[in-house]
Amino acid sequence: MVDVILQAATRVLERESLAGFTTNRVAEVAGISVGSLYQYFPNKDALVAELITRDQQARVEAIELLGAGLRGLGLLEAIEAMAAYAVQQQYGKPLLAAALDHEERRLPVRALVLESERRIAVTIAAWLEPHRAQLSGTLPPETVRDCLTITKALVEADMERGLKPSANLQARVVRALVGYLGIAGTATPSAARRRTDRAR
Amino acid sequence: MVDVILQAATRVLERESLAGFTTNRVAEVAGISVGSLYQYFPNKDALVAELITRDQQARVEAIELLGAGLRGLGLLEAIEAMAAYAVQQQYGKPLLAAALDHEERRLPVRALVLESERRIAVTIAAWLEPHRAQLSGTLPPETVRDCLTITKALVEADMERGLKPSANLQARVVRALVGYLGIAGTATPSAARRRTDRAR
DNA sequence: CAATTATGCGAATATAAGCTCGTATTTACT
DNA sequence: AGTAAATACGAGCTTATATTCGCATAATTG
Repeated sequence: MVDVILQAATRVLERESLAGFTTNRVAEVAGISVGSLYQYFPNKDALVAELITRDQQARVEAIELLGAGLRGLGLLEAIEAMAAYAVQQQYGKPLLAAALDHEERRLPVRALVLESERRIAVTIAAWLEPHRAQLSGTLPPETVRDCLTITKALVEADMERGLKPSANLQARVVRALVGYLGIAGTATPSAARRRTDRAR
Repeated sequence: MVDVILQAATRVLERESLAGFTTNRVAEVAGISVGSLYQYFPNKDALVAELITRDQQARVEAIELLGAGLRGLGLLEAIEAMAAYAVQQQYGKPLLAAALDHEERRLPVRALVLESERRIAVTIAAWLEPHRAQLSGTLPPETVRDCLTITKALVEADMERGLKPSANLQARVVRALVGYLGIAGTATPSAARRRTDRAR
């Protein structure tokens, strides 16, 4: 039952954002009554908090999985893979992502969100470590967090300009990350790939 | 009277964010009655829309002014100045900025906002033009917009971690911008400044 | 000064949304 | 089957907030 409610809540948020997100509507979409909803969640905020919790969990797991899959790749290929993942991820459910993002600031889930972010940062830092030699020598301690911030912001800004990602969005994200990380010897990612291709 | 109302609205948003932003509260803070408020604004949305309009105008003017002041400076100094401005600007009224940002998506002010962003982009592009030689040769057309997005995101993310900006926030913004723009020959901004200082 | 218009007022109204609670239905157990 | 406990229901209560409207006060005009 809890799952049915959460799925309905997710669907409502996806389709109508926070504006249409009412307990009655969620119950309706779930095919149950409001009373039943309140049997499983003490109030609306608790429902949203649970959505956030599960969303964070899923995100952490997805990134840890992605991190594992990246181990074999070179620095640049991996960054491109992460950029691609970020683009595809955010464009999937734009209203849902925006709504949860907003509610995270209002509800008492700060600790949970910070912990998720920490785990994601650790995962990425661990993956970045072996490539240290190729990075700028003077990276600030906030490096990973900044990279995540930049990626998210570029994708979100692009989303506001249309339903589908711009053709060059991924390339621009890569450019921003490569630039921030101070990766030497790669004027542009595409130039680097051309070089690689020729060498094969 | 309109000004009194708008000032009160601004103050309420600054202090209590959208949650406490009610027409009655605005009237109370303005020292007038709700009835008078509705004599000058057909509804709440119109009031918010007007706030957004004026905010955008002020921002455009501030940036155009800043752009003019930057003309003499070198590329790196100017970027540092803009980063400093962005930090100081956003930290000024965090709740207000966040609230307006949110409402811009809901209200019919898209055209206005896009026009403001366009003018800002033009201003910065014009200023960047003379330094073209020092930039990466393969900049995407969205370059300026991306730089603004990145700057805003880094500052906003930092704001969530405390009331005052991190000591190295400005440096990190500069790093991100310099990296994205592919500015050659500057390992880090501080290193560049040290070099400059010695040369004098 | 009177008359008319404009401006200001705030209690009252309309609406929407979260939530409750008495009743109905299903499930579990003997 | 009979009974009790658990679950589900949804009409209606409560509260919050945008908005109205009839009246009061001030400004303007002739």
